[in-house]
Amino acid sequence: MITIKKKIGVPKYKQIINSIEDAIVSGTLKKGDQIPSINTVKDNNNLSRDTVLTAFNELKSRGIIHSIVGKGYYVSSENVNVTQKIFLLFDELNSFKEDLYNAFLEHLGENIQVDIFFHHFNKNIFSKLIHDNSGDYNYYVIMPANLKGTSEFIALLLQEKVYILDQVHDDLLDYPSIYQNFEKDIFNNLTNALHLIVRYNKLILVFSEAKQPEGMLKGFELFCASNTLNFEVIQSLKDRMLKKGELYIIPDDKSLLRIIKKIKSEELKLAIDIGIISYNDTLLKEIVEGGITTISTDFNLMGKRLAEMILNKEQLKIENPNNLIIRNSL
Amino acid sequence: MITIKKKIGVPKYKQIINSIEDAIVSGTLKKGDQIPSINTVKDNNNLSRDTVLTAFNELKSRGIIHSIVGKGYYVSSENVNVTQKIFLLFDELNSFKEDLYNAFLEHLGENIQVDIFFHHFNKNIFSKLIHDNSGDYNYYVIMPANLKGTSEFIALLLQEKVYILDQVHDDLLDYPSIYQNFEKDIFNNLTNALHLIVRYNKLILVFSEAKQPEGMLKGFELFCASNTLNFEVIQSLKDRMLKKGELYIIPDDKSLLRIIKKIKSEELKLAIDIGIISYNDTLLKEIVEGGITTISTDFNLMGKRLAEMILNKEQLKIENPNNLIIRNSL
DNA sequence: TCTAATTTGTGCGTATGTATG
DNA sequence: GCATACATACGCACAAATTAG
Repeated sequence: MITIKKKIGVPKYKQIINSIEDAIVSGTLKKGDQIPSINTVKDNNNLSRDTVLTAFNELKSRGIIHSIVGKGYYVSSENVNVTQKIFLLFDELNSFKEDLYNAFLEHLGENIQVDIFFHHFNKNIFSKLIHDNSGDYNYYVIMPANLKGTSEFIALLLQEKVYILDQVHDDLLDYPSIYQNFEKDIFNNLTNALHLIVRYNKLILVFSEAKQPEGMLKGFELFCASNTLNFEVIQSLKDRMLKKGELYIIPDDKSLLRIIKKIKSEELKLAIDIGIISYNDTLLKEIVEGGITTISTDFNLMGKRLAEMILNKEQLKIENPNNLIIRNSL
Repeated sequence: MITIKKKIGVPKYKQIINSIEDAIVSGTLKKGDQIPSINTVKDNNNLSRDTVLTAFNELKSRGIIHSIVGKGYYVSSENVNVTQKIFLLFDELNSFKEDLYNAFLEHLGENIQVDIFFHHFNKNIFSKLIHDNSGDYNYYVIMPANLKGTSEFIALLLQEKVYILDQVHDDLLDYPSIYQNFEKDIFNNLTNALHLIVRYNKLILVFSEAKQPEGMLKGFELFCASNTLNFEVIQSLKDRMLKKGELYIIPDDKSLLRIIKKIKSEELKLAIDIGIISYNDTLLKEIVEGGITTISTDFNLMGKRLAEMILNKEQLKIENPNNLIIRNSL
């Protein structure tokens, strides 16, 4: 029941405390149960008697166990109140994370601490963060984004503590996850809007290989091919000349701002001369220019389900729903 | 393992650091390994205890080793490249932080790791985060927001490592800071827009005591009093009936969305029937409803100056500029 | 009742990190 | 760089209470 690892840098007495807390949380120990005696623990783990005593004393002062002289130690409360810690590794800080993070926190409830880190699409940083924080958290929620080959780092963590978020690459299929099916989502939602899309001559996807997922590109190309539509993929809107009849699909908000300013300065008409579909819905898109049509996953739901999955210790693979919201930009 | 050469021109404590870094790079030391104690190193190399301590402290603040009182020092990271670590404590995650954080990172340059934490306006969480991370970072950047009485916790940290961001309460005046002068800013910028404001009958500030700074309220009331303007302070726009001739000053974006939807559903005209000034500028406000007038500090500049102040080891108190951007909502 | 074994409780010593002058 | 006081971690020895035989 009690396992002590040497050379781990965690004090032995704390390892004893953690072992007993875990046993209580998992139900192995229940209220009234006698726990192994100081000498038993000492002998089984080659510890000093005092080390075990220190641990038991702390548990006693916290009201979790009590002692009877000459008899032994007994569990007096199952209310361990261990503050769980969750390691949350995002790609970068942007406004889409706001809803996701807040929904996650809200549904986790009290006594759970969530620490956020960002890998900035940098594999070295990713590796370092996993490495440095390995073993320090109860759960690891990881958004690899389009960083590939991360499984070798994630393998350092205990399998049952890891959850993958948003993009799941082929080498991460063994982990529970809540993911977007980018290829399917963009294909289906563009198909849902086909009646509006056919009014345009050409579809342009503004796609940054560094930050946007591959599936988005694939789904887009598949949709255009299936419907024999004229299309183009560009990296940036800088120096782009807008032409009447073009429909832009725009995953990032800086490009969205840029194209709307261009449309205005060139006195084009939104949804007549130029169409816009924006990826990832945010608050203000509902009212920008009378409403921007968006294709977006439900980040609130994603955060909520993630919290539920962790609280219920479920190991599922959940596809997060994606919706087309038709507004006036199309 | 640790070798010290005299008369080499390299400070002894740096030689210790280099020796340990080399041992980690070569694989002699791995994560979790215990390194020789201060006394051992001191005795084996005829050094002062302080010299060894200086070296170990630097390694600790760089996150390479950590210490356990009464036990010893342990290797916590094998990544020797990160030269500095910064602890960044925000109030909550929202989109204003995006610019600030990204500008901060960009101007810090490589090899500096920034870890973000959030206190969510909760003093217990604030205290715990400071406590848990005390001594582990080279610099601590703290945004107390409107949490008061935080100085007792911040005092745990080394004075010269602390920077205060955004709101500086009376008990934090000793620390270097980059702050907003909310009272002055809102007063001055409303005064700058006075010629547009006088067209309205009444000014309404949507003010949440929990999240918005006091100075904002004071400055607003002072402005209204100075100009003998009719005004009101409300907590939320829920159940609010809009009346023609009202000017709303709105610090949060959910309320902004709500009022614009109300204006539309009641067929009022923005900037004619109802005016809006929004606090904190974000990308999309430039194009929402033809442009929302904003009063906002320059978060990019705030991040940039913060990075410069830390890199140059300056201990200044800088008031971050605040601008009125007049657009079509006023 | 006595004895031995087991168990909790207490005191003291050593090693280590921390803080201060 | 040195000296000192202090907190924490760990270990050993012994006392006191309980239990089994």
